[in-house]
Amino acid sequence: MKKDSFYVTTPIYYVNDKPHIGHAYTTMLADMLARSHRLLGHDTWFLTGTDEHGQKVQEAADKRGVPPQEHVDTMVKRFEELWERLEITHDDFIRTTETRHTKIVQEILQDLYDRGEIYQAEYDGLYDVRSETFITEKDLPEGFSAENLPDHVKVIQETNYFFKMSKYQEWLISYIEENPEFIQPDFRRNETLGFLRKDLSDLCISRPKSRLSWGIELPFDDEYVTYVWFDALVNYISAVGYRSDDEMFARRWPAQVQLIGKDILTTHTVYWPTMLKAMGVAMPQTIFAHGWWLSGKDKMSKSTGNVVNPLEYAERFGVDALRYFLVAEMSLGQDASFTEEVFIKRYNSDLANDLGNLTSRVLKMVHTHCDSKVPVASALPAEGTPEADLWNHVQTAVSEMSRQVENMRPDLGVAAVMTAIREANKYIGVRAPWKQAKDENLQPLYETLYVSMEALRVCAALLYPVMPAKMMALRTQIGAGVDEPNVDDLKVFGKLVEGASLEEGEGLFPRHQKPKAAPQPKPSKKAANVVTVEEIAIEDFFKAQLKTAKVLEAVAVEGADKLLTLQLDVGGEQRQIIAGIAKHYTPEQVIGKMIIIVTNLKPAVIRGVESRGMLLAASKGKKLTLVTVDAEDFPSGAKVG
RNA sequence: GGCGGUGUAGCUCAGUGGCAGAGCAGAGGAAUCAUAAUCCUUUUGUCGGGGGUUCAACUCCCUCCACCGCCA
Repeated sequence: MKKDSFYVTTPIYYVNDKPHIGHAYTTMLADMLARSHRLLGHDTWFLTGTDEHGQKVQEAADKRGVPPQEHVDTMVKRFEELWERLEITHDDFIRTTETRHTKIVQEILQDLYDRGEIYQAEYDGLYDVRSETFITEKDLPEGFSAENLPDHVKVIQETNYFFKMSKYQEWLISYIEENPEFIQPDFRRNETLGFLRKDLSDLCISRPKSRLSWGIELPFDDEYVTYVWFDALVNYISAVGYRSDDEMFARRWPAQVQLIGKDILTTHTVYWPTMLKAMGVAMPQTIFAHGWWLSGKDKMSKSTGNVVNPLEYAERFGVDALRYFLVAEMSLGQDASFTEEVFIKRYNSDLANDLGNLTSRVLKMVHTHCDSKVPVASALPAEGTPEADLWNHVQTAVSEMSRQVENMRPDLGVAAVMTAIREANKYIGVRAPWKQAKDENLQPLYETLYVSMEALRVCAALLYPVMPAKMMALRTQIGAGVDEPNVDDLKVFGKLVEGASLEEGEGLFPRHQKPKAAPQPKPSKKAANVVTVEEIAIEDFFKAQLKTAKVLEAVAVEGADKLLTLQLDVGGEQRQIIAGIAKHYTPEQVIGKMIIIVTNLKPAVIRGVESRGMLLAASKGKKLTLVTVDAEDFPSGAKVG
């Protein structure tokens, strides 16, 4: 193991996606890890980038009427700009359309082909256009069959190229079992082993150009391009000199940490290791799958509109506060909840009350009583004094932070620093410098303030990887200089130069008020939801035609555990709708109810059954109740609004 | 349906075969340097239910319930 070298990667993001909190989180986390290792003096390399090939890019480019390359050149800027805004310090940004990447992908393919690791075979079966993957009948959505395919699945018969992934199955199982740190957290490791219990098939790594032309051409057959995942995964090594710069490759690879979201586990823990094995390249030390940010308790999704926009928080509270929240709030690996209420609570208690206020009270006294200069103090007092106790707490934070970064629990590292900061607040209470300031002998006051500033200095260095700009501002305010902190900063007492002049600075973390009832009266306090709800005009509302409807019949949709098919009477007209309420209502419970439906919704086929309309229901978390009509014997077909 | 996980204070979560914990929230008090911030004290627990092993179980075993993940 190369001890002092640290190479961290994020997935390369699909260039067509709109950057969201998930992208921001992974990248920010990698940045925090990279900055932490730089702080510890390790030879650090941080790679991120974009995945730019594939069907969706081609389609989007066609739609805009521009060549795919021009399209991705435009799209990639959104990621580059976001990383700049979020203070991301990647050392390299790789794009899969760059020659340095495509050339290596082709070399790898040729090599594997020459060595018989890739072979040609007939494929006869189903292909999912949307995910660009081959599927079996079992993979079809419920309600569909080989005779009744969804639009995005086609029957194809064609020749393709396959990578002999299956022959590495036994090896991979042993490798994962023998290297517990290879896949983390351990429950993801178990999942991968579970996946590997059934037979692994070979991986189709080609797509005929007739269907998809926007990709890397196979070097041994110009009728085909490379399957996107085979192309994309290679970025982790093509960017650090594989087959192009042996010295750099030896220095960087294997990566210490490859961060991924839990949604791309299999590609990274099955495809990627077997590819590396076939190439004869070493495995990365750790593939770490983190969880997702939830909006309250619900999954964020575009359709419900409860997506947190990282930039909005960066604007309102500052980039560093956002970075702090993301690191401090998520137990790495688990899912975590992102709400405005929790964000403000955490911001106020940790950043404003503890750290910000500590800085403010110390510096105010320094400016008032020490002529805006770093006070003159003696060496650190002996063990047993409050000063030594405080310094010990700070040193505990130092060791905890590096230990927890190593353990992939940066949230616990940050928590250790907050403990030290609370100790500093207690220390000030013990020494009561406002009383010391009234004594004739001001030396004790100077000692108190100096020790407090030293504690702040180290804590600022520890939190620098999380909040670079704010912690630099803090360091400047206490006279720690304008250079980035380094290892010396962490362990040595007395780095602040006595007598150095200090400038008064802005408050670091102004307190935020809890979200109050907005000036515009809102219908309800949806404190648990960070969605900003767009206001609509009355005519928008009336675009949806709502009517009462009586439930005549209800039956469960076969093969779907959430759906009921309802036959409704809407003012004499009979209508069929599919409703996702089977987990909350039995068919018997809904028959006879007078519900409210949207009648002019575009008809949809759900699980092979037509649905003409949508019913209204109130839901919160896992609870759900139908919206019904208050009056008994109210006629169906009545307009609602 | 198969495999795995989780269940601890109002909330988020630590934790260990030997006296149930932290942060936030709540209550009371001190202090007045500071961003209405800080500090001290403090309430609440069938440790998901039931059974078993043990001198001793929140911890180990069995079982049931609830929720979650992966696979099907």
